[in-house]
Amino acid sequence: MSETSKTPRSVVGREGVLDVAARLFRDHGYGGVSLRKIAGAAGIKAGSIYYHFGSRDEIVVEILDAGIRTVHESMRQAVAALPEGTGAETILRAAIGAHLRALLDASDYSSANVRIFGQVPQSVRDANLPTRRAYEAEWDNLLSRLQKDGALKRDVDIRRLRLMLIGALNATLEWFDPKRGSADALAQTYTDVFLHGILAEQES
Amino acid sequence: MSETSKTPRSVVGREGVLDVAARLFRDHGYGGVSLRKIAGAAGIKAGSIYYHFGSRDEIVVEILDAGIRTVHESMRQAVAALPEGTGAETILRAAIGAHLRALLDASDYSSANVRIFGQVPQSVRDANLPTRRAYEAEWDNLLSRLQKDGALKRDVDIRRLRLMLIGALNATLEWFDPKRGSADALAQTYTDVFLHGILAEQES
DNA sequence: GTCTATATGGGGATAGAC
DNA sequence: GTCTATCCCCATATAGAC
Repeated sequence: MSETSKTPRSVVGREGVLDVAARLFRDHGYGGVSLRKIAGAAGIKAGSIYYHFGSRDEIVVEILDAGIRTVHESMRQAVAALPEGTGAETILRAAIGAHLRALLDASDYSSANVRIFGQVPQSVRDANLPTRRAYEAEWDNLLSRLQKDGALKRDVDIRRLRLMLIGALNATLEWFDPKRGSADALAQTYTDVFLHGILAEQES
Repeated sequence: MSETSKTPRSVVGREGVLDVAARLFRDHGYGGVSLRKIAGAAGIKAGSIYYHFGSRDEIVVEILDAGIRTVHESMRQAVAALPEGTGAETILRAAIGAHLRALLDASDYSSANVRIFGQVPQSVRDANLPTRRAYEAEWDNLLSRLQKDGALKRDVDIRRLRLMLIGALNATLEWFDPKRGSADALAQTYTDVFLHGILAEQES
Protein backbone atom coordinates (compact mmCIF):
# COMPACT_ATOMS: atom_id res chain seq x y z
CA MET A 1 0.00 0.00 0.00
CA SER A 2 1.47 3.29 -0.99
CA GLU A 3 -0.96 5.13 1.30
CA THR A 4 -0.40 5.28 5.01
CA SER A 5 -2.95 3.05 6.69
CA LYS A 6 -5.60 5.50 7.73
CA THR A 7 -8.09 4.58 10.42
CA PRO A 8 -10.59 7.46 10.20
CA ARG A 9 -11.79 8.23 13.73
CA SER A 10 -14.84 9.79 12.16
CA VAL A 11 -16.99 8.83 9.20
CA VAL A 12 -15.44 11.58 7.17
CA GLY A 13 -15.07 12.39 3.53
CA ARG A 14 -17.68 13.12 0.93
CA GLU A 15 -19.00 9.58 0.86
CA GLY A 16 -19.21 9.27 4.61
CA VAL A 17 -21.19 12.47 4.86
CA LEU A 18 -23.61 11.25 2.20
CA ASP A 19 -24.05 7.91 3.96
CA VAL A 20 -24.97 9.37 7.33
CA ALA A 21 -27.08 12.07 5.70
CA ALA A 22 -29.11 9.49 3.76
CA ARG A 23 -29.85 7.58 6.94
CA LEU A 24 -30.80 10.74 8.83
CA PHE A 25 -33.08 12.01 6.06
CA ARG A 26 -34.77 8.62 5.86
CA ASP A 27 -35.37 8.56 9.61
CA HIS A 28 -36.31 12.17 10.27
CA GLY A 29 -37.48 13.65 6.98
CA TYR A 30 -36.25 16.63 4.99
CA GLY A 31 -37.13 19.29 7.54
CA GLY A 32 -35.94 17.26 10.50
CA VAL A 33 -32.29 17.16 9.54
CA SER A 34 -29.98 20.15 9.83
CA LEU A 35 -26.41 20.46 8.65
CA ARG A 36 -25.38 20.53 12.28
CA LYS A 37 -27.02 17.14 12.84
CA ILE A 38 -25.44 15.63 9.75
CA ALA A 39 -22.06 16.92 10.81
CA GLY A 40 -22.55 15.63 14.34
CA ALA A 41 -23.44 12.15 13.11
CA ALA A 42 -20.44 12.17 10.80
CA GLY A 43 -18.09 13.26 13.56
CA ILE A 44 -17.22 16.64 12.11
CA LYS A 45 -18.38 20.25 12.51
CA ALA A 46 -21.09 21.91 10.45
CA GLY A 47 -18.79 24.35 8.68
CA SER A 48 -16.67 21.48 7.36
CA ILE A 49 -19.52 20.22 5.26
CA TYR A 50 -18.98 23.10 2.86
CA TYR A 51 -15.62 21.74 1.85
CA HIS A 52 -17.48 18.84 0.17
CA PHE A 53 -20.79 20.42 -0.82
CA GLY A 54 -21.97 23.81 -1.95
CA SER A 55 -25.22 23.74 -0.04
CA ARG A 56 -27.57 21.58 2.00
CA ASP A 57 -29.79 20.95 -0.99
CA GLU A 58 -26.83 19.80 -3.05
CA ILE A 59 -26.51 16.92 -0.58
CA VAL A 60 -30.19 16.18 -0.87
CA VAL A 61 -30.10 16.05 -4.67
CA GLU A 62 -27.20 13.60 -4.65
CA ILE A 63 -29.05 11.35 -2.21
CA LEU A 64 -32.24 11.46 -4.26
CA ASP A 65 -30.39 10.57 -7.48
CA ALA A 66 -28.44 7.75 -5.88
CA GLY A 67 -31.64 6.36 -4.39
CA ILE A 68 -33.38 6.06 -7.74
CA ARG A 69 -30.32 4.69 -9.50
CA THR A 70 -30.05 1.93 -6.91
CA VAL A 71 -33.62 0.73 -7.39
CA HIS A 72 -33.46 1.16 -11.14
CA GLU A 73 -30.31 -0.90 -11.46
CA SER A 74 -31.67 -3.59 -9.17
CA MET A 75 -34.91 -3.91 -11.13
CA ARG A 76 -33.24 -3.75 -14.52
CA GLN A 77 -30.77 -6.51 -13.71
CA ALA A 78 -33.41 -8.76 -12.15
CA VAL A 79 -35.44 -8.66 -15.36
CA ALA A 80 -32.43 -8.91 -17.67
CA ALA A 81 -31.21 -12.03 -15.86
CA LEU A 82 -34.30 -14.00 -16.84
CA PRO A 83 -34.00 -16.37 -19.81
CA GLU A 84 -35.70 -15.62 -23.11
CA GLY A 85 -39.35 -16.56 -23.25
CA THR A 86 -39.99 -16.17 -19.53
CA GLY A 87 -43.68 -15.75 -18.73
CA ALA A 88 -45.23 -12.43 -17.77
CA GLU A 89 -46.00 -13.51 -14.22
CA THR A 90 -42.39 -14.49 -13.53
CA ILE A 91 -41.08 -11.28 -15.08
CA LEU A 92 -43.37 -9.09 -12.99
CA ARG A 93 -42.56 -11.08 -9.88
CA ALA A 94 -38.86 -10.45 -10.46
CA ALA A 95 -39.32 -6.73 -11.12
CA ILE A 96 -41.58 -6.14 -8.13
CA GLY A 97 -39.35 -8.21 -5.87
CA ALA A 98 -36.25 -6.30 -6.91
CA HIS A 99 -37.89 -2.93 -6.35
CA LEU A 100 -39.15 -3.94 -2.94
CA ARG A 101 -35.91 -5.52 -1.77
CA ALA A 102 -33.87 -2.52 -2.84
CA LEU A 103 -36.28 -0.24 -1.03
CA LEU A 104 -36.78 -2.20 2.19
CA ASP A 105 -33.58 -4.18 2.62
CA ALA A 106 -30.69 -2.83 0.68
CA SER A 107 -30.27 0.89 0.54
CA ASP A 108 -30.60 3.88 2.83
CA TYR A 109 -30.53 6.01 -0.30
CA SER A 110 -33.56 4.47 -1.96
CA SER A 111 -35.62 4.63 1.22
CA ALA A 112 -34.49 8.20 1.83
CA ASN A 113 -35.64 9.07 -1.67
CA VAL A 114 -39.14 7.72 -1.17
CA ARG A 115 -39.37 9.25 2.25
CA ILE A 116 -38.37 12.83 1.46
CA PHE A 117 -39.14 13.41 -2.22
CA GLY A 118 -42.55 14.79 -1.35
CA GLN A 119 -41.03 17.20 1.16
CA VAL A 120 -38.25 18.88 -0.80
CA PRO A 121 -38.50 22.26 -2.54
CA GLN A 122 -39.38 22.39 -6.21
CA SER A 123 -35.81 23.16 -7.28
CA VAL A 124 -34.58 19.94 -5.70
CA ARG A 125 -37.44 17.96 -7.21
CA ASP A 126 -36.59 19.34 -10.63
CA ALA A 127 -32.95 18.36 -10.28
CA ASN A 128 -34.00 14.81 -9.50
CA LEU A 129 -36.49 14.58 -12.38
CA PRO A 130 -34.28 13.18 -15.18
CA THR A 131 -33.18 10.26 -13.03
CA ARG A 132 -36.77 9.55 -12.04
CA ARG A 133 -37.98 9.73 -15.60
CA ALA A 134 -35.45 7.13 -16.65
CA TYR A 135 -36.73 4.66 -14.08
CA GLU A 136 -40.32 5.37 -14.97
CA ALA A 137 -39.51 4.73 -18.63
CA GLU A 138 -37.98 1.38 -17.69
CA TRP A 139 -41.28 0.33 -16.12
CA ASP A 140 -43.37 1.74 -18.95
CA ASN A 141 -41.33 -0.20 -21.49
CA LEU A 142 -41.70 -3.41 -19.54
CA LEU A 143 -45.43 -3.02 -19.01
CA SER A 144 -46.06 -1.98 -22.62
CA ARG A 145 -44.20 -4.99 -23.88
CA LEU A 146 -46.20 -7.34 -21.69
CA GLN A 147 -49.43 -5.70 -22.73
CA LYS A 148 -48.55 -5.93 -26.41
CA ASP A 149 -47.84 -9.63 -25.93
CA GLY A 150 -51.35 -10.03 -24.61
CA ALA A 151 -50.27 -10.87 -21.09
CA LEU A 152 -51.90 -7.82 -19.52
CA LYS A 153 -55.47 -6.65 -19.84
CA ARG A 154 -55.85 -4.29 -22.76
CA ASP A 155 -58.03 -1.71 -21.03
CA VAL A 156 -55.49 -0.44 -18.51
CA ASP A 157 -53.54 2.71 -19.25
CA ILE A 158 -49.84 1.95 -18.88
CA ARG A 159 -48.93 5.24 -17.26
CA ARG A 160 -51.70 4.91 -14.70
CA LEU A 161 -50.78 1.31 -14.02
CA ARG A 162 -47.16 2.24 -13.42
CA LEU A 163 -48.12 5.06 -11.07
CA MET A 164 -50.43 2.77 -9.11
CA LEU A 165 -47.86 0.00 -8.91
CA ILE A 166 -44.82 2.03 -7.90
CA GLY A 167 -46.91 4.16 -5.55
CA ALA A 168 -48.26 1.08 -3.84
CA LEU A 169 -44.81 -0.49 -3.52
CA ASN A 170 -43.25 2.68 -2.14
CA ALA A 171 -46.05 3.08 0.38
CA THR A 172 -44.90 -0.10 2.13
CA LEU A 173 -41.95 1.85 3.47
CA GLU A 174 -44.27 3.57 5.95
CA TRP A 175 -45.37 0.38 7.68
CA PHE A 176 -43.01 -2.42 6.70
CA ASP A 177 -41.53 -4.11 9.76
CA PRO A 178 -38.86 -6.76 9.17
CA LYS A 179 -39.86 -8.40 12.45
CA ARG A 180 -43.24 -9.27 10.95
CA GLY A 181 -41.92 -10.80 7.75
CA SER A 182 -39.23 -10.43 5.11
CA ALA A 183 -39.28 -8.06 2.18
CA ASP A 184 -39.26 -11.15 -0.01
CA ALA A 185 -42.44 -12.48 1.54
CA LEU A 186 -44.08 -9.10 1.19
CA ALA A 187 -43.09 -8.99 -2.47
CA GLN A 188 -44.76 -12.39 -2.98
CA THR A 189 -48.00 -11.20 -1.43
CA TYR A 190 -47.96 -7.96 -3.37
CA THR A 191 -47.34 -9.67 -6.67
CA ASP A 192 -50.14 -12.13 -6.02
CA VAL A 193 -52.58 -9.34 -5.31
CA PHE A 194 -51.56 -7.22 -8.26
CA LEU A 195 -51.58 -10.06 -10.75
CA HIS A 196 -54.64 -11.98 -9.61
CA GLY A 197 -56.62 -9.76 -7.26
CA ILE A 198 -58.05 -10.54 -3.86
CA LEU A 199 -61.45 -11.96 -4.79
CA ALA A 200 -61.83 -15.66 -4.16
CA GLU A 201 -63.63 -16.35 -7.45
CA GLN A 202 -64.56 -14.65 -10.68
CA GLU A 203 -67.95 -13.11 -11.29
CA SER A 204 -69.53 -13.34 -14.70
CA MET B 1 -80.63 38.63 12.82
CA SER B 2 -79.61 39.73 16.23
CA GLU B 3 -75.99 39.94 15.17
CA THR B 4 -74.71 42.83 13.16
CA SER B 5 -74.06 41.56 9.63
CA LYS B 6 -70.36 40.89 9.76
CA THR B 7 -68.41 40.63 6.54
CA PRO B 8 -65.08 39.38 7.82
CA ARG B 9 -62.38 41.06 5.75
CA SER B 10 -60.15 38.23 6.82
CA VAL B 11 -60.75 34.49 7.20
CA VAL B 12 -60.58 34.80 10.93
CA GLY B 13 -61.65 32.76 13.85
CA ARG B 14 -60.57 29.34 14.95
CA GLU B 15 -62.22 27.56 12.07
CA GLY B 16 -60.87 29.92 9.46
CA VAL B 17 -57.35 29.47 10.73
CA LEU B 18 -57.74 25.69 10.59
CA ASP B 19 -59.10 25.83 7.04
CA VAL B 20 -56.25 27.84 5.61
CA ALA B 21 -53.70 25.89 7.64
CA ALA B 22 -54.99 22.57 6.27
CA ARG B 23 -54.64 23.81 2.72
CA LEU B 24 -51.14 25.17 3.35
CA PHE B 25 -49.94 21.99 5.03
CA ARG B 26 -51.32 19.90 2.17
CA ASP B 27 -49.56 22.06 -0.40
CA HIS B 28 -46.22 22.68 1.30
CA GLY B 29 -45.72 19.95 3.89
CA TYR B 30 -45.21 20.13 7.63
CA GLY B 31 -41.85 21.89 7.55
CA GLY B 32 -42.84 24.27 4.78
CA VAL B 33 -45.52 26.10 6.72
CA SER B 34 -44.75 28.60 9.48
CA LEU B 35 -47.18 30.34 11.79
CA ARG B 36 -46.39 33.54 9.93
CA LYS B 37 -47.55 31.98 6.67
CA ILE B 38 -50.71 30.60 8.22
CA ALA B 39 -51.46 33.97 9.76
CA GLY B 40 -50.70 35.76 6.50
CA ALA B 41 -53.06 33.50 4.53
CA ALA B 42 -55.75 34.00 7.16
CA GLY B 43 -55.34 37.76 7.12
CA ILE B 44 -54.09 38.15 10.67
CA LYS B 45 -50.73 38.44 12.44
CA ALA B 46 -48.72 35.52 13.76
CA GLY B 47 -49.10 36.42 17.41
CA SER B 48 -52.88 36.36 17.10
CA ILE B 49 -52.83 32.65 16.42
CA TYR B 50 -52.09 32.02 20.08
CA TYR B 51 -55.47 33.35 21.07
CA HIS B 52 -56.99 30.26 19.41
CA PHE B 53 -54.28 27.64 19.81
CA GLY B 54 -51.63 26.83 22.38
CA SER B 55 -48.95 25.89 19.89
CA ARG B 56 -48.25 25.18 16.25
CA ASP B 57 -48.48 21.44 16.81
CA GLU B 58 -51.88 21.81 18.41
CA ILE B 59 -53.12 23.08 15.05
CA VAL B 60 -51.48 20.17 13.30
CA VAL B 61 -53.09 17.59 15.59
CA GLU B 62 -56.54 19.03 15.00
CA ILE B 63 -56.02 18.91 11.25
CA LEU B 64 -54.79 15.33 11.36
CA ASP B 65 -57.75 14.19 13.42
CA ALA B 66 -60.30 15.99 11.26
CA GLY B 67 -58.71 14.49 8.14
CA ILE B 68 -59.14 10.91 9.32
CA ARG B 69 -62.64 11.49 10.63
CA THR B 70 -63.73 12.83 7.25
CA VAL B 71 -62.52 9.79 5.33
CA HIS B 72 -63.78 7.40 8.00
CA GLU B 73 -67.26 8.87 7.97
CA SER B 74 -67.39 8.92 4.17
CA MET B 75 -66.36 5.27 3.89
CA ARG B 76 -68.60 4.09 6.73
CA GLN B 77 -71.69 5.74 5.27
CA ALA B 78 -71.01 4.48 1.75
CA VAL B 79 -70.94 0.90 3.00
CA ALA B 80 -73.86 1.32 5.39
CA ALA B 81 -76.04 2.71 2.61
CA LEU B 82 -75.90 -0.55 0.65
CA PRO B 83 -78.87 -2.93 0.93
CA GLU B 84 -78.57 -6.21 2.81
CA GLY B 85 -77.03 -9.01 0.84
CA THR B 86 -74.93 -6.79 -1.42
CA GLY B 87 -72.07 -8.69 -3.03
CA ALA B 88 -68.44 -8.34 -1.94
CA GLU B 89 -67.35 -6.66 -5.14
CA THR B 90 -69.95 -3.93 -4.84
CA ILE B 91 -69.16 -3.38 -1.18
CA LEU B 92 -65.45 -3.00 -1.83
CA ARG B 93 -66.10 -0.75 -4.79
CA ALA B 94 -68.16 1.53 -2.56
CA ALA B 95 -65.58 1.60 0.22
CA ILE B 96 -62.64 2.23 -2.07
CA GLY B 97 -64.56 4.86 -3.99
CA ALA B 98 -65.57 6.70 -0.84
CA HIS B 99 -62.02 6.73 0.50
CA LEU B 100 -60.60 8.00 -2.76
CA ARG B 101 -63.24 10.66 -3.32
CA ALA B 102 -62.85 12.01 0.21
CA LEU B 103 -59.10 12.11 -0.27
CA LEU B 104 -58.91 13.56 -3.77
CA ASP B 105 -62.06 15.62 -4.16
CA ALA B 106 -63.66 16.56 -0.93
CA SER B 107 -61.43 17.59 1.90
CA ASP B 108 -58.28 19.61 2.41
CA TYR B 109 -58.07 18.00 5.83
CA SER B 110 -57.90 14.41 4.61
CA SER B 111 -55.31 15.22 1.96
CA ALA B 112 -53.31 17.23 4.49
CA ASN B 113 -53.36 14.23 6.79
CA VAL B 114 -51.93 11.86 4.21
CA ARG B 115 -49.42 14.41 3.06
CA ILE B 116 -47.88 15.37 6.39
CA PHE B 117 -48.42 12.45 8.76
CA GLY B 118 -45.03 11.01 7.86
CA GLN B 119 -43.35 14.33 8.57
CA VAL B 120 -44.65 15.29 11.99
CA PRO B 121 -42.85 14.69 15.30
CA GLN B 122 -43.63 11.59 17.30
CA SER B 123 -45.70 13.47 19.86
CA VAL B 124 -48.08 14.68 17.15
CA ARG B 125 -48.26 11.21 15.63
CA ASP B 126 -49.15 9.76 19.01
CA ALA B 127 -51.93 12.27 19.52
CA ASN B 128 -53.43 11.26 16.19
CA LEU B 129 -53.17 7.52 16.83
CA PRO B 130 -56.57 6.78 18.43
CA THR B 131 -58.43 8.36 15.52
CA ARG B 132 -56.32 6.42 13.03
CA ARG B 133 -56.84 3.16 14.87
CA ALA B 134 -60.60 3.59 14.70
CA TYR B 135 -60.51 3.92 10.92
CA GLU B 136 -58.14 0.99 10.56
CA ALA B 137 -60.51 -1.12 12.67
CA GLU B 138 -63.39 -0.19 10.37
CA TRP B 139 -61.48 -1.62 7.41
CA ASP B 140 -60.32 -4.68 9.30
CA ASN B 141 -63.89 -5.45 10.30
CA LEU B 142 -65.12 -5.10 6.74
CA LEU B 143 -62.35 -7.21 5.25
CA SER B 144 -62.64 -9.88 7.94
CA ARG B 145 -66.34 -10.17 7.34
CA LEU B 146 -65.88 -10.56 3.61
CA GLN B 147 -63.17 -13.13 4.11
CA LYS B 148 -65.30 -15.11 6.55
CA ASP B 149 -68.10 -15.12 3.97
CA GLY B 150 -65.70 -16.72 1.51
CA ALA B 151 -65.59 -13.73 -0.79
CA LEU B 152 -61.86 -13.08 -0.28
CA LYS B 153 -59.00 -15.50 -0.67
CA ARG B 154 -58.28 -17.24 2.61
CA ASP B 155 -54.50 -16.98 2.51
CA VAL B 156 -54.22 -13.21 2.82
CA ASP B 157 -53.51 -11.66 6.20
CA ILE B 158 -56.18 -9.03 6.89
CA ARG B 159 -53.86 -6.54 8.52
CA ARG B 160 -51.39 -6.74 5.68
CA LEU B 161 -54.16 -6.47 3.12
CA ARG B 162 -55.51 -3.36 4.81
CA LEU B 163 -52.06 -1.76 4.94
CA MET B 164 -51.46 -2.50 1.28
CA LEU B 165 -54.86 -1.23 0.24
CA ILE B 166 -54.94 2.02 2.20
CA GLY B 167 -51.29 2.69 1.44
CA ALA B 168 -51.92 2.26 -2.26
CA LEU B 169 -54.99 4.48 -2.22
CA ASN B 170 -53.25 7.23 -0.28
CA ALA B 171 -50.28 7.14 -2.62
CA THR B 172 -52.49 8.41 -5.43
CA LEU B 173 -52.44 11.81 -3.76
CA GLU B 174 -48.88 12.32 -4.98
CA TRP B 175 -49.72 12.05 -8.66
CA PHE B 176 -53.48 12.36 -9.10
CA ASP B 177 -54.37 15.11 -11.55
CA PRO B 178 -58.06 15.93 -11.99
CA LYS B 179 -57.31 17.16 -15.50
CA ARG B 180 -56.40 13.60 -16.50
CA GLY B 181 -59.50 11.94 -15.10
CA SER B 182 -61.94 12.04 -12.22
CA ALA B 183 -61.41 10.52 -8.80
CA ASP B 184 -64.38 8.32 -9.59
CA ALA B 185 -62.74 6.91 -12.68
CA LEU B 186 -59.55 6.31 -10.76
CA ALA B 187 -61.49 4.47 -8.08
CA GLN B 188 -62.98 2.22 -10.75
CA THR B 189 -59.59 1.31 -12.14
CA TYR B 190 -58.13 0.74 -8.70
CA THR B 191 -60.97 -1.50 -7.62
CA ASP B 192 -60.68 -3.53 -10.82
CA VAL B 193 -56.98 -4.08 -10.26
CA PHE B 194 -57.30 -4.94 -6.59
CA LEU B 195 -60.20 -7.30 -7.04
CA HIS B 196 -59.21 -9.06 -10.25
CA GLY B 197 -55.54 -8.30 -10.92
CA ILE B 198 -53.88 -7.12 -14.09
CA LEU B 199 -53.12 -10.40 -15.82
CA ALA B 200 -55.20 -11.07 -18.93
CA GLU B 201 -55.84 -14.72 -18.11
CA GLN B 202 -55.40 -17.21 -15.29
CA GLU B 203 -52.49 -19.61 -15.15
CA SER B 204 -53.01 -23.09 -13.84
C1' DG C 1 -59.82 39.01 19.05
C1' DT C 2 -56.15 41.22 17.05
C1' DC C 3 -52.25 44.21 17.33
C1' DT C 4 -47.01 45.47 18.21
C1' DA C 5 -42.82 44.41 20.25
C1' DT C 6 -39.63 41.36 21.81
C1' DA C 7 -37.27 37.26 24.02
C1' DT C 8 -34.88 33.22 22.65
C1' DG C 9 -33.15 29.74 19.90
C1' DG C 10 -31.72 27.37 15.68
C1' DG C 11 -30.90 27.39 10.91
C1' DG C 12 -27.69 27.95 6.47
C1' DA C 13 -23.78 29.91 5.00
C1' DT C 14 -18.99 32.38 4.88
C1' DA C 15 -14.04 33.62 6.30
C1' DG C 16 -9.83 32.58 7.76
C1' DA C 17 -6.77 29.91 11.05
C1' DC C 18 -4.49 25.51 11.35
C1' DG D 1 -9.85 18.60 5.26
C1' DT D 2 -11.37 20.27 9.45
C1' DC D 3 -11.66 23.83 12.90
C1' DT D 4 -13.61 28.24 15.24
C1' DA D 5 -16.10 32.31 14.95
C1' DT D 6 -19.58 34.93 13.20
C1' DC D 7 -23.27 37.11 10.14
C1' DC D 8 -27.95 37.22 9.22
C1' DC D 9 -32.40 35.46 8.88
C1' DC D 10 -36.47 33.20 10.34
C1' DA D 11 -38.79 30.37 13.53
C1' DT D 12 -41.97 29.69 17.91
C1' DA D 13 -43.72 31.75 21.64
C1' DT D 14 -44.85 35.51 25.24
C1' DA D 15 -46.48 40.13 27.14
C1' DG D 16 -49.18 43.78 27.20
C1' DA D 17 -51.62 47.58 24.54
C1' DC D 18 -55.96 48.47 22.15
